[in-house]
Amino acid sequence: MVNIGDVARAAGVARSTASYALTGKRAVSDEVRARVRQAALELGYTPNAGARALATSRSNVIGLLAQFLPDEFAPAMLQYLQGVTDTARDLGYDILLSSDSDGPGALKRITDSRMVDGVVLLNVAEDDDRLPVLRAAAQPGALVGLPRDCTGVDVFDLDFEEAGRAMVEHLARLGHRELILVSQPEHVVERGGAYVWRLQNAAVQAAAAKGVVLHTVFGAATQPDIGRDLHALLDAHPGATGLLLNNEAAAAALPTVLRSRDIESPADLSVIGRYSDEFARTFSLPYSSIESAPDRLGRMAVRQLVRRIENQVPDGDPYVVRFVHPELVDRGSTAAPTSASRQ
Amino acid sequence: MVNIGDVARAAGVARSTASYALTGKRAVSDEVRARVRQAALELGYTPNAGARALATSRSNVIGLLAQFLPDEFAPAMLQYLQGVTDTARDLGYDILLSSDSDGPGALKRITDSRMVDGVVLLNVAEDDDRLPVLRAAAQPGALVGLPRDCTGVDVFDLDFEEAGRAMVEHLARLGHRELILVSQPEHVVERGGAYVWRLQNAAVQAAAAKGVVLHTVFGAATQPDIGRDLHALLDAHPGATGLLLNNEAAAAALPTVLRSRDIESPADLSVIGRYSDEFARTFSLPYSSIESAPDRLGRMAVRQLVRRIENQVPDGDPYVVRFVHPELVDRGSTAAPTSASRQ
DNA sequence: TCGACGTGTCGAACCGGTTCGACCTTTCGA
DNA sequence: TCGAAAGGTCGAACCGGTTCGACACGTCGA
Repeated sequence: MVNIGDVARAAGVARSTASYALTGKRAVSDEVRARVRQAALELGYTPNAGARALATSRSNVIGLLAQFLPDEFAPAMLQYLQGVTDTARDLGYDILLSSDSDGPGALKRITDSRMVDGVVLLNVAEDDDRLPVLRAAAQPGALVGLPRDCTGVDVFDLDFEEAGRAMVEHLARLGHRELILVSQPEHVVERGGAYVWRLQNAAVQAAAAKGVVLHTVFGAATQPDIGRDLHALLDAHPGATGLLLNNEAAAAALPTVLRSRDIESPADLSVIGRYSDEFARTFSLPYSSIESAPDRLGRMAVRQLVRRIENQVPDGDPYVVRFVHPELVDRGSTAAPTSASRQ
Repeated sequence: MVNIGDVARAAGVARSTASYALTGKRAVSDEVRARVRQAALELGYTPNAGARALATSRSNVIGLLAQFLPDEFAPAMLQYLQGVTDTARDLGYDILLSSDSDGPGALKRITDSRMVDGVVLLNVAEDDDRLPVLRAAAQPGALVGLPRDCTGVDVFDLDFEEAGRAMVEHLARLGHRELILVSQPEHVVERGGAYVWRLQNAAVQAAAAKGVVLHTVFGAATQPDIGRDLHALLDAHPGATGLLLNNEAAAAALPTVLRSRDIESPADLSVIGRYSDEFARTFSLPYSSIESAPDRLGRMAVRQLVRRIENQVPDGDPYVVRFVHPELVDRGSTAAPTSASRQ
């Protein structure tokens, strides 16, 4: 394998000069630079990543800690991955992907061994056990998901409170007086998915403020079950004219459920979900929804992480906790309730 | 950061001895080994990955080259990723994930810089432009997907020929005489997805041999379109009593289409798909299917790759081209055609 | 009693980059 | 005309591991 010594020899200069010519970290005469570049090209020289990492203590790799949970919806996860990998590549970084079920262990391994310059954590739980490890690490970290304690890390998440409020207020404004909110299953909450509560609590508050009845319920995350749950719900609350979904499986199952009950949306029932536009297209979902923007969150996390790695943080540089504003994508599934609604 | 010199000093031995004590590559007295281990533990020593890679020319990292194509179904892709990452971790390797749209460029970069010990290529096309780069690389590679030329690499794929035959013969055996096969869209084929042809050709041949009429058609890969395609198909071939799906979007859309046409499966129409069981569960699909086993293919590729990296290939060690036998998962969506079928 | 051998340890070299200080020209201003 | 400054190049050291050959010591057989 050709190394920088070979290049230097071919160009008739010292190794250090070849290095300076290629990295541009010191001034080099135009003539020498041209000779070195030419030699590197002809010999097909590529710097050895390990050697460079050793010398510079920089690997140009970002660690990505994901968890492929069975009740995590695949399309959303893939969008996170795509946002992260694409952005990293644009900024000159590669991605080391870990889906190890032992999150803290994997994180400790890759940071202590200096394989990565920084880390992005996905699926961050309220009391995530990877956080202590991350804080003890030498590298910076960016999170997607809001933990209880945000010190020492940059945090990005959808504004679930605002999402909950927006959903309720949108339907209240149209004149709805009885709504149902279907959340993720309870075990997601127990695992630390506080965002379920954040959305639900805000929705409950907004409903109270507007004088709207809101039934809340946890739905299943898997397919045959959630369909049954939806049927049971619609049976239990015949007066409800609006349905709010913070549960991707429920959104995917709803068209079938509504058709079999002969319910039309929005004529008989107004529906608002919370999922990504990509998700809506994949499943051909006709419901208006709060955009959850997984790719955008991944992109933001990587951007900030790289800024921190390269010390471009504006002086003072407090750690950020940034919420993405929930955008309502109107797909025409909401309308004012009619007297004929849901008889 | 604590390095092996610190550990050696704390244990009162030479650096080389500390290295031997920790790696076990030479005999060391029990007493010294214990002292070194103790020191390493107390100091919280973790070897520097870059330094180790430089010294051993081994990174313990496997490159994973995926392409997140818009018409690639997310659940299947995620299953590949999971199979690959889990298996790699079990065998002591980390995963460097690239979803770069410039596949050959990314591959060249990570192999030439010696960031990886080997590479897994997903979505391999018939004339994949990453293959020349891979063959020129110093590291071994394993493919998921069958290219025209398999020299120099290990190849794993579903046996699509057998899958096509099995689908047709299964329905022929039940007495069906007119079938429809819905394949992936034509641009998937043009991109090099030869597996579409492999399945279709085998199906056509099997149909001819059994004296069965087989209509073949390319369907869309996105949701509103494929539904329309399916309706058009069923209109065009009122005599068909069996439907074969080599198109995941079609499988996802079919329940809605059948319900709206009041067609029952298998009473009015027998259906066989080709997708993973995981996929079937996610979408709650009630159709029997040929298991496409993405996680298993990912696992096989990594296993063989690691064997090659570690030179455990059985002597002789020809490169392998291994096809996974298609298993038919019976979900009860096929039956003998009745006289009432599809009037 | 001596030499051969095996075991355990050490020092030094090496992997392939980067970076620091020194040195040599050349240029420019005083 | 001289000295300082600027520009360009070089050699050597360093990053943190691994690995090779040498060597000291104890054991065993002849």
